Amino acid sequence: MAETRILDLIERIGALVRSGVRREAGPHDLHPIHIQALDYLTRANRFSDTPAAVGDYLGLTKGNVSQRLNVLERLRLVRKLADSADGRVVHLKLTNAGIRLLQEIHPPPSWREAVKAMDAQRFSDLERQLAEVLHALVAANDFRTFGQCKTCRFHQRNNNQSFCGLLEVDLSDEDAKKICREHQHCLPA
Amino acid sequence: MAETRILDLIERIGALVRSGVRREAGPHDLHPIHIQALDYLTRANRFSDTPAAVGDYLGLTKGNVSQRLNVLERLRLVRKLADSADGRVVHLKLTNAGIRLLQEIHPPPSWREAVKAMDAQRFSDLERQLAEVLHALVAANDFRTFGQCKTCRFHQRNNNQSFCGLLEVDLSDEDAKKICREHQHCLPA
DNA sequence: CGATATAGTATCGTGGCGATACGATTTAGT
DNA sequence: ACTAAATCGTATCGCCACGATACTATATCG
Repeated sequence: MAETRILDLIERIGALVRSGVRREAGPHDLHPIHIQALDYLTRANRFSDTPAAVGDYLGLTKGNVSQRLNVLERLRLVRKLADSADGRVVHLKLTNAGIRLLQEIHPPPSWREAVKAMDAQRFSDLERQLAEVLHALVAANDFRTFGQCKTCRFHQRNNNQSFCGLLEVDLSDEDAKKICREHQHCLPA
Repeated sequence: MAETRILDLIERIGALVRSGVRREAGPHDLHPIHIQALDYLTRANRFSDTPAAVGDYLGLTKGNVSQRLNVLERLRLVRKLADSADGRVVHLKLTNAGIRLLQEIHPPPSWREAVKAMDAQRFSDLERQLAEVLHALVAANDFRTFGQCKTCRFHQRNNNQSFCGLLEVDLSDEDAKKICREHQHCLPA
């Protein structure tokens, strides 16, 4: 019983945030999904800034994601860059306009203030517990974790240089702080 | 920064649950919103089982809610009952089919198991904190709280009888445990 | 009784979303 | 090397959620 109550709370908060985003979306009437995609892209590392990764993260089909990205590209909020090594993949970068827009409207300003007024002490607890819930759900559904590189089982660090043992490439400190679609937790359970 | 991370976690979990509902929706392809409406109605007391209350709870316009309910009624998952006192209002009751459907698919079975496997000890903490977040957002946006009667500032209890001081009516124990659209927290801040 | 507010419905246009089919590139398998 | 299969992305289609607007009916207040 308690577990469904938690999922319900999460669903309801999510729904209200979404409707808030819709109301405060501003001039271009972007839907919540577009905002979430933009937000994800600011936090995805260079292996994870692709349409497929966006779809995995948000639980959308690739066809749908492709359409959403078309919208964002048409509005000049993201740019598509071809991958130099693999001709199939496309990298997505926010334009300055995209970054600015995201800062203005996500999350809806009034909500940001409301949450900010709460007891800051508890945030880390709450964040950790939510992450735990997410992880449990992800594990049960073969979804991807999308954690930071530095918490990944493939992450190595040699003389101040981060290294991904899965893809076998060096990582900038900046990349290691972003989230990765290949992320796997340390303990394989 | 931390506050946006929490909202993001909530949004993401919500999105994944929603896409899970969509995938496991079964024969009738009900959208997540329908399931949420059904779930809400099982928990709403007799003042809160109306189209308007559903809209408030889920952050939808009344026109939209009206359409969703038409779908649910056509599928014989809810029944509409006229209010005896106020000719404008309609009460919504789940049919047996509706109750059965909800038990089967909400939340998606695989998710239920995943969450159940987690540390049960922490659930109450998490639930309370999420409720706190929700309350903060609600307070900042003039939304409704939708809490249980027994936690409401209008709730009174005289010789084992619950009483609503706002609507000035007696409440069955059952009603007092359900959630109410008129709910207000005890401390007016 | 009229004026205003509230509950709900009907109708319309937009566009998110999944499903399907497809093209292009890469990788595996012999 | 050549083919087969897998992967990434796009294009097109149909469904229907969703908000906006306009409308009806009942309630409440003066």
